[in-house]
Formats: sequence, structure tokens, C-alpha cells
Amino acid sequence: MKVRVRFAPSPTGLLHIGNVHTALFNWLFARQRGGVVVLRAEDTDTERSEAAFEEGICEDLRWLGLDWDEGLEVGGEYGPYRQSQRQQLYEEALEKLKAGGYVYPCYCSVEELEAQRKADLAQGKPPRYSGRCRKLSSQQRAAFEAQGRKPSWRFHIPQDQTITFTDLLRGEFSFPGKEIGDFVVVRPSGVPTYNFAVVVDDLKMEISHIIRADEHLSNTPRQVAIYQALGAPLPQFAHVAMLLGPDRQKLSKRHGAVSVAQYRAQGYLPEALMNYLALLGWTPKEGEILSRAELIAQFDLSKVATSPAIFDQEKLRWLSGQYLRGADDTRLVALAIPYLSEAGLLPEDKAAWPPKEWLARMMGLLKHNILSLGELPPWAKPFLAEPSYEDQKIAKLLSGENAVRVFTEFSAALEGKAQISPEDAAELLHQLPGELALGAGKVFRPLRAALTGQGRGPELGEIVSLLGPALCRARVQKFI
RNA sequence: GGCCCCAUCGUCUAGUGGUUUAGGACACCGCCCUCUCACGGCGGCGGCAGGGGUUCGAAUCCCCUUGGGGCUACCA
Repeated sequence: MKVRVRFAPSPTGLLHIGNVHTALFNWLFARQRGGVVVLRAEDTDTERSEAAFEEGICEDLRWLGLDWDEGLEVGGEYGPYRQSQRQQLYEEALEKLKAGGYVYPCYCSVEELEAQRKADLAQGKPPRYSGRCRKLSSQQRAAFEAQGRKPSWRFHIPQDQTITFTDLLRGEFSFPGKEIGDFVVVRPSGVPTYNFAVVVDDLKMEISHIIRADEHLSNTPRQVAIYQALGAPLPQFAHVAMLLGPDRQKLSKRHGAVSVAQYRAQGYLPEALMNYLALLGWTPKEGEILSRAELIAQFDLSKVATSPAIFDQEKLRWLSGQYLRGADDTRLVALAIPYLSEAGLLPEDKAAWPPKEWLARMMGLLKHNILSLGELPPWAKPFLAEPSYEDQKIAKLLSGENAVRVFTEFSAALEGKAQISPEDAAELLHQLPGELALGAGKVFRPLRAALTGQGRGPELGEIVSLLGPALCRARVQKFI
């Protein structure tokens, strides 16, 4: 069987980390099986759907490296790929359901239904639709129509029917029809509801495997009933566990950053995010830090966990650091530029920027100090701008009793040099304590303070080499 | 309220009846490296939710309880 999976976000907001988690599993599965990934927009919620959100979602998916073969922006033979443009298909499907006697018009207003629902709940009764419009005579229907009421269409589930299906991860399911009330399939406006549209789309698009979060598990029998009414075979279902926040509630805005865009903005590498997401609910046979290709090769849908996982920012940060350290320095320069510019550390005129190779050396050092690019600016400041010396501890180091001697000796040692390698700089530095008859800390700490205005950072020898003898002397001489 | 799903260190998890003094990773703590903070290396702390069964033997199988989550919408 040809593997066709789909990712079907609703464009009502930014790409959510929980959604992208299941999107990733779909993608890994399809890529591994040589299948097709379809991207479609579920925009039947016309109130909240926006074109801008759709574009943002596509952009974030691409950034993450989750490409798709068919659907939004790329087209394909099964289009259109936006539910709002598939009205014709839903109407045809509805006609089939009408012809088969599976649906009936319901004239209840939203207010009436809401009141009934509240009343049921208050009495401790299950809030299920009473089914009263099913028994309407044609005269009664005509009367409602005469009042100008437009009906919604409800799918009837016989009380004695049992709906069964198999989940790839969880086995057999069997739901008695009496647990499921008659549900709306098409609104009075003619717009289909999710449960109906999703089935029509998955069917028409010949989706073979529906891999989604388990919040959809309880809705699956409704969808199965529609498949059956339409005389269609069932796809394979796989309900993976959903992502939770630290408080074990469904991951939401309350938990801080929950959109891909936010992690992107904070300067996480896409491969780090992908790797981390893959580790949530699935464990590789070997290793943890895996490239895209390794993830695809090792992924095993049947081994995906059914218990929910908490999204742990700390581990993401660690992974991000791992990827940063392993990243190519030239690439890091390109990625860092927006953050450096934003912080005012690069002139607007590109011609005035330090050479790319020099910036690459800088990134080669600083990548060991950060976990995301967003943390870069403070560390980069001494290299791209004049350090500030306001910090009390720094000021103390600069005015320490031996500081002037250290600075004088250091400056003299660099005199006449146009440049110096990290190794030579380290060598030169290590001779200073002996020459001055001082402890190493008494020499290096004030020097670091004068050169960077900070008490921490890369190795001093590296700093001296990168800054160059002239700048180093100038910074130190201010305090002599 | 009804139905469904889930349950191993704080977190992600390995584990599918004996090979387990329950393994790894993050976080945390300590030590080493060192001019500092990191990075890196080494070590430590820490868990089978509870109760019944089944079995010669249970983290692993069954039941109950508890806890968490989801669905029950003219949201998706």
C-alpha cells in the first residue's frame, strides 16, 4: 500500500509545538516508507482562520525541515488543499449521506441546544443530543422552514450499533452506539464540521495512515461511522500521546513559548528542535543526538509511546547547545547576524563589518558559552564594541593593587606586534605571572576584566589573539 | 455525570515473566581540568502510584483504587 500521510493544521494561530510534534511523526514515517506527505489547511472555523497564519505555519514547517510533497503552496492532484475551497466535495458527500438515510435536518437553534446541554449537565445526565428533530414530520419541517429556520444536518448513530476500529499503537476499540449522540455534520451555513470534513478529505486524498494526537481518539468512532456510511474502507489509525506542560495540563500558551516561531526567534537551531521533538515519546535504538537522516532511518512508529510527555525546555536547551557546538562556524555567523544587529553590535553599513573569517573565529569561541543564538549578544559585545566597566567586581579588579603593573607588563610584551596567534598569546600570558612574581589569578583576572569588561568568557589567549595586540594594548592602557 | 486514554528517577525514557543490586539522557550535587564562567572528563543523588491476585518467580499479566489527561461543540 502506498503510504500517504497528512498534516492538517488549522490556521487559527502560530504553529504549535504540540501539532508539530505529531507532524514530525507523520513526516518521519512517510519519509522512511517512501511515502507522500500532504499539507492541508483545516479552515472550516471561518471565525478564527486567517491567511497570515497559514503562511506562518508553512514558513515554520519549512524552517524546521518538515517538507511536504503535496498540498498548500505546492499543489497536487488531490486539491484543493484548503477546506474552505472544498465545499463542492462536502456537498457531494452530504448528498450521499442523505440518499443513504444517514443524516437528518435539525432545526434546533444553538441557544436551545446550549440550554438543553446545561440542563442535562445540571441533572447529572450525559449531555447528548435528544434526537428530537429526527422524528419531525414533513409538516413540522415545513413549518420550521416557513419560519426561515435553516437546518444543520445531523448524523444518526443507531443506539444498538457497535463501532469498532483498530489503532496501530493501542489495539482494538469498540464503542457502543448509545455512547455517541447524533452529531452535526454540516452547519446551517453549509460549512461542514471537523469530524465530517476530515473524513471527506482523508478519503478523497487517499490518506493511508492517520497519525494524530490521542485527543482525537474519542472522536474516531464518529469518523468511522461516516467512513462506513460513505461505503469507504478505513485508513490505518495511530494515536500518539499528546504533549503536556510542566503542570501536566495540555501544552498551551500558559506554559510560555509553545509555538515554533518563538523557539526560532530565540535562536534555537531547527535540527535541535526536531531532534528534541523526536525524543518526546520515542526512543532511538542508539544514541540521542541524531541527524535528520538518522532519525528517518531509526524511526519506528510502532515504538511510539502512548503515555503523554512533558515538554522540558531544559533538555531542549542542552540539545541546542550540543548542536551549536557542532555547527559550522561560517553558518553560525550567518545565523548570528540578526541577533548581533538587533543588539546594535554591527554597523548598518555592511562594509564596516569585521571580515567574515574573523567573525567565524569569534563564533567558534562563543558557541561554547551559549545554548541558543539569542544568548549571544552579551558575550559578543567585547569583540564588536567597547566593553563597559560599570560592574563593581570588574571595577575592583581594574583598580587592584597590582593591576597597573600587570597592564604595563602585558602591554610591553605585545609592543610592536601586528598580530598574534592564540598559541603565542597563551604562551606570552603564561610567562607573565613568573615575571611579575604574582599568582596566575592575580594576573589573568584583571587582564580579562580590562580586555572584556567581564569576568567570564573564552580562554584569554584566544581573546588576545582575536582582538589583536593593538586593541589589547589600548584597552589595557586606559587603566594605567 | 458518561465514555475513552495513560501511569518506571524531578523530566524524557530503556525494560514486554527470571540475564536487573531496575539501564541511559537532561536537570541537580561533588571532584578533575582551569585565569573565570562555560565546554569537556569522572563520580553521586534519585524511580517501578497504592492494594489485591496469577505464577516457583512480576516493573513486566489480570482486577480494584488513586492520580493525570482527553472526548462528550454548529472548535479543530
